[in-house]
Amino acid sequence: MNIDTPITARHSDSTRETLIRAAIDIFGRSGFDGASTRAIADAAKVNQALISYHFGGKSGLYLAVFEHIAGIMQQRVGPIVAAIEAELATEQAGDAAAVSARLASLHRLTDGFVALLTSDESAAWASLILREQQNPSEGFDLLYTRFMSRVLGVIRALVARIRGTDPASVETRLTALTIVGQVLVFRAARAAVMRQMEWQTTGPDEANAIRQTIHRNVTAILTQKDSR
Amino acid sequence: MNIDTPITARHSDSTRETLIRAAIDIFGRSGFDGASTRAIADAAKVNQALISYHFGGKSGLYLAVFEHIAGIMQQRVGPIVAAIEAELATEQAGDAAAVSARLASLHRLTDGFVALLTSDESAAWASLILREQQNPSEGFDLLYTRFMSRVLGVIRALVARIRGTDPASVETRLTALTIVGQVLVFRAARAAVMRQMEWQTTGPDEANAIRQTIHRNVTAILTQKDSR
DNA sequence: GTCTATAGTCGGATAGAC
DNA sequence: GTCTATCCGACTATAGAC
Repeated sequence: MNIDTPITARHSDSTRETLIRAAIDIFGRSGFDGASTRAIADAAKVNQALISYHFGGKSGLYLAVFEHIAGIMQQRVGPIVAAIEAELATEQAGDAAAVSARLASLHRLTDGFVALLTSDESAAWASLILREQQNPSEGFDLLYTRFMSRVLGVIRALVARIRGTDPASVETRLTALTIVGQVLVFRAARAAVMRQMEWQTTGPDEANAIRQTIHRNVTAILTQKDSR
Repeated sequence: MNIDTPITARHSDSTRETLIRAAIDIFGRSGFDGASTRAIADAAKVNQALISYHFGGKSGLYLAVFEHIAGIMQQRVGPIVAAIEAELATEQAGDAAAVSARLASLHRLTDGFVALLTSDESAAWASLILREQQNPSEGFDLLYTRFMSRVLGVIRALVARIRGTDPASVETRLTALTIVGQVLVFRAARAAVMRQMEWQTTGPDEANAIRQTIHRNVTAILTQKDSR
């Protein structure tokens, strides 16, 4: 019951923040092993010894990077996801007009992801996440539970409403994942995409072309007259 | 004009091969920087100094790994691709019966990829290739020119025939890439997939469910009545 | 072609002054 | 909280015997 808050809680936070920002860049470019604490400290223009002081070591900084990314994601897509969740809660299935509204929501979601995955700033942390997908550590756990599961849940719910299927079924889950895959490929297989499309960058025009193709695909997949 | 072939051409090749096989595993698991030549030599049960002797160093071994992968790919999917190329060459567009035959060819292709990407053996080199996609080096160049471009070309041709579009158009290329993405996601976002599906492994049953979903999606995408 | 031994470099962590 | 200086372990590459 001390009146003073602990001194350590009054970290300037600028050093921590600067280090995390630099770490995303360097870890993203070189991976955990390839990145040296010296390189990160240099990029942040901060003394190398401060990494151990603030994060307890290289691994601590790595984990802090994922906490930071999860925070940004939550902040950026959280409201959008929440809005869709609200829509889904108020409206019942079976309404014909609702189908096109749900489809519009799904298009908005994929549009957002395309914008994110084609942006230059996403390059660094996309590399980080892709690496974690192959070799999941504590960092991935954080990201999945705090962010990915929620987004996938919303996509599943939208798919289920549009197709009239069970949101929990294997079929619905797989369909949701293949929709994600159509966006993901443009970051995960970026080098192949650039060569195949003969693109130099992914600017607004390119992002727009991607969006349109995915709109068309998703609409076709979810509104087909199928023989199940 | 010496009668003797050079001594160096008579490498036992077993050491080279063993090293490459071990290198795929270790490089795949840890990346270029994370993998130590000691660990690779140990895994191959070969003396560490032999890496420099046979490949000129760690980088040389890394490149040799991609040459090896490109070779295996060419050997494994080369015939299948060649068969489809032959079909495409003999048959003209516009034939209604040909459409379903082309669709069947495409399904065979995606089935093959699903089998490949859900297999355990693909884990190591899939990691390698995904890493190269984010940071392309000489190794990616090899893989793209010798293998990926050819496969993407065939997919494009099939898509164009089925939809009646120009194989070289942006639209056709993007559609081909989104088809690849639907398969790729199951390797590139493996950790998220396993969690989302509540799977422990990707065995025959799981692979089959994936195949069916992709069949349905691809058919819907390519055979829809669209308003272009 | 394969081995041992080691040179030379670089990385992460920490002690201790300020 | 931040700095300098340094320890110590791990790494790649190579010299040289066999």
